Amino acid sequence: MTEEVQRARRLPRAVRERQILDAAVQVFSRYGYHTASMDEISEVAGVSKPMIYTYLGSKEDLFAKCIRREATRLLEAIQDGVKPELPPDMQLWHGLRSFYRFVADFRESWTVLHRQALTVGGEFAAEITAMRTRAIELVAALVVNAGARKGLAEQAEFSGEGLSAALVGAAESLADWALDHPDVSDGVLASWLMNLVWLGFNDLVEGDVWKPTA
Amino acid sequence: MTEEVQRARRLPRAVRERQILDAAVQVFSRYGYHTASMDEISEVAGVSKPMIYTYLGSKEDLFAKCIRREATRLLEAIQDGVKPELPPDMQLWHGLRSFYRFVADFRESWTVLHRQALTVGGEFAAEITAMRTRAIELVAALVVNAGARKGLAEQAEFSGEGLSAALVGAAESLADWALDHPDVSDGVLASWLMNLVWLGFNDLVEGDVWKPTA
Amino acid sequence: MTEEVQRARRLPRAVRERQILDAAVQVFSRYGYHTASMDEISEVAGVSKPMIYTYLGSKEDLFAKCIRREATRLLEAIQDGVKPELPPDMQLWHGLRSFYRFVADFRESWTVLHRQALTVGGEFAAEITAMRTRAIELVAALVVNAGARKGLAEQAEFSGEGLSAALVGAAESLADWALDHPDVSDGVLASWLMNLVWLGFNDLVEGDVWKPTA
Amino acid sequence: MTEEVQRARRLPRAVRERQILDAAVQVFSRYGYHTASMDEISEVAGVSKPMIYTYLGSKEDLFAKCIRREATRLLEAIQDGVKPELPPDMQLWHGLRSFYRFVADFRESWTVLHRQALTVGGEFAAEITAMRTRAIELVAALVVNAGARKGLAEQAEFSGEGLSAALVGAAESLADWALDHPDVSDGVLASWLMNLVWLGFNDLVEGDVWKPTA
DNA sequence: GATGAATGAGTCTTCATTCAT
DNA sequence: AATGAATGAAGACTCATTCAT
Repeated sequence: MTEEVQRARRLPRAVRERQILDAAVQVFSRYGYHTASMDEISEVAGVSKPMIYTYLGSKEDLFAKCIRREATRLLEAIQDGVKPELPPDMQLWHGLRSFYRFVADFRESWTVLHRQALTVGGEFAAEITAMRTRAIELVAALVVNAGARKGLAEQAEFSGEGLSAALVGAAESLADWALDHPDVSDGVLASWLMNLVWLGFNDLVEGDVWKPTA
Repeated sequence: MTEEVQRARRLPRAVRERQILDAAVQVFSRYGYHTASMDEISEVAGVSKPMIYTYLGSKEDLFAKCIRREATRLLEAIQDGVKPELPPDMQLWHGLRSFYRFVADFRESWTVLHRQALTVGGEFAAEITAMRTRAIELVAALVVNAGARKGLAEQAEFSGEGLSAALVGAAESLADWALDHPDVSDGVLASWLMNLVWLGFNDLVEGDVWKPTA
Repeated sequence: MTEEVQRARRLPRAVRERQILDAAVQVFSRYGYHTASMDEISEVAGVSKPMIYTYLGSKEDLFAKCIRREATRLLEAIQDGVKPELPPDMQLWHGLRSFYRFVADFRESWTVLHRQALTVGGEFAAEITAMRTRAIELVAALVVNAGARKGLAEQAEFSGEGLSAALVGAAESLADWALDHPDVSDGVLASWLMNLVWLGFNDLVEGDVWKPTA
Repeated sequence: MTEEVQRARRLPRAVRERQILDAAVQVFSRYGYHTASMDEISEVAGVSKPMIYTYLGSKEDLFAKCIRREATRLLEAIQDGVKPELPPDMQLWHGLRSFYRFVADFRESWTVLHRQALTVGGEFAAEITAMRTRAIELVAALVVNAGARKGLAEQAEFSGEGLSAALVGAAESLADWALDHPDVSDGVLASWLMNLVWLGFNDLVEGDVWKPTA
């Protein structure tokens, strides 16, 4: 037998689980939860269907495990990028860079998280929402809290929760856009968003742009 | 036969089509494209399945027609709200108000457009993207063009297309948030977004808030 | 198209349901609940599988409906045979004759009821037990009550419930035996059982009980 | 390694086989042949699945071996109880007592033999029938032969084989009933059955037969 | 114009069984 | 001797879609 085949046989469980999850993320990201078939996942994984069920459970279980693994990866990637010793705007910028780098490096992970996780409904939506919330808290705490400290919370023109939702939406939407424009670097993407949310259009129009300082 | 039954029978085609589309939007918005069943749509519409196929084609056709009808409605609602004689920021604010009013008034339309249209993939994604593009062009032209006129287009810190995508994402995300907070008026939602994109966090933190002037 | 095919197409629901139940009883009786496949039932019924699910529900539902229909048939057959104006022993004899006639005429019904219903467990066992109980009450009331009236209930040598169970078991077991001996008439079968249990009961009723002597 | 683990490893084949058979009887009796899974049996036995196949063959083989072992046990238990020096009725009574004691002591054995063996069909049915036959011959020979000697075999009202079948059925059915009434002793159960069938046979042997009168 | 009746095709899931170590 | 790893085969169930009336 060739070494190739040797390598693929009788692997320890942990390795197989990773293989399967990798294949599942790939297939789910391409076809979406409903259209994806366990048959295709097993083919891509190079593993028979029963293994999937033995190791990872039902299709829904499998999807949940994909979502959780990729979400954890994403959050860790962002957290690793943030540098707490820097001023708030730079922290935000670094966080965003990490985010866009992750999206570029792991398109499929991002697609599964952003696009496909919504299509199942119910339990997953809740999980995804929780992650979005954690994400926004992680990244936007800097900004929103800054505002809150100044008593903005009382003004109708301001709402931490609402603005957070908007900010996350903006970042995600730009990430999608970036998927079709791979030539734009993560630093630039992060800068655009900074200019939008940090300075606002008004300042932009005045020629006042935000730039990273460190 | 009673008049009740009479009314349900032998209706002109246009009326039947509307009935069916209404039911389809309702069911698609609740369950999503894949989980929705033609059986349920026909039940909700009070029409047998063969009628649906005769009048509106396959499930995919039906979904496409839902998307198109609701997208048209949304765009018209926004366009009706914009007042070209006002200054750019007020135009933007009015456009956003109309948008949020529409989302509140026609939850199902919005849900189908925003959430469910993504789950099908391929052909629909393109169509939806086209509509988002039209939307962003319609609403954000004001801002972007203003910036462009000042030569911002040449700076790496600025990208009309990218920022537009971000802006639309922010507006959509806030719309979703608003679905769970029906007590927040469309005017307030629009103001929040104005403060985010028009002034930026920086000005906000300085206590400088944007307010509608007309 | 031939008339044969004509007859098989577009039948009203009630007719199809009967066809399917007939086929199901046949297949279940031959293979048992677990080994029987919906595919085979649909083939035997001359109907596609979806029809079965549409009309009669899941495999378990289908089986339950078989059991209930056949049980009802059996009980009715027995009830029709009993002649209340006759003395108790003759009533019992006629009831048994009807029972054995039914078993001979509808082997499959009997097989499903007696053999296969036990194999599913849980819900069905209860239902079958209820029917056995009704059966024994129906047929053996004559005998047992006769005994009870004479104060037998107080004796350890007697137990209405236990003896009823034994009697039913005897009748069923003889029915199974009869399936392999179709030449023995229902009248003879009934007589055998009468001689086994009636003479026994008769002595019992007279207060003549058997007791161990060593 | 601990002694505990030591004890579980490298056991002589005979011991392993017994372990497995014990587990199999337990699982088969609880779930029935089809619903029982080899996985569960191997778990209960504390042995890996390949061992089962190596030692005892396929699922069907395993089941057959269960049946045979338990049937042998049952027959031996009954035989041990019978005392050939006593008169026929007492022999019968002792045999029945042994039977009911076995059923009470080894519920699972009895359940597998009586309930589950029927659900497989074909080959097993034959085997079980053979055992029932041996059982009836063993226990009822006394009675039936007594009758046969008196020339009863020629009468339509009598049939050794048929009555035997009925008698076995009665005994089995009462055994099932006894499973739900553990407070009734084996002696009482045996007495009930004696009263049902012995007094009946007794009259039969005396030539006193019941005949329909109308 | 309108529909009850009917199905082909495909999906998830399970289980007995066997390698390779 | 013993087992974790692996799968072929099969079964229940569903759904978009179309006749025949």
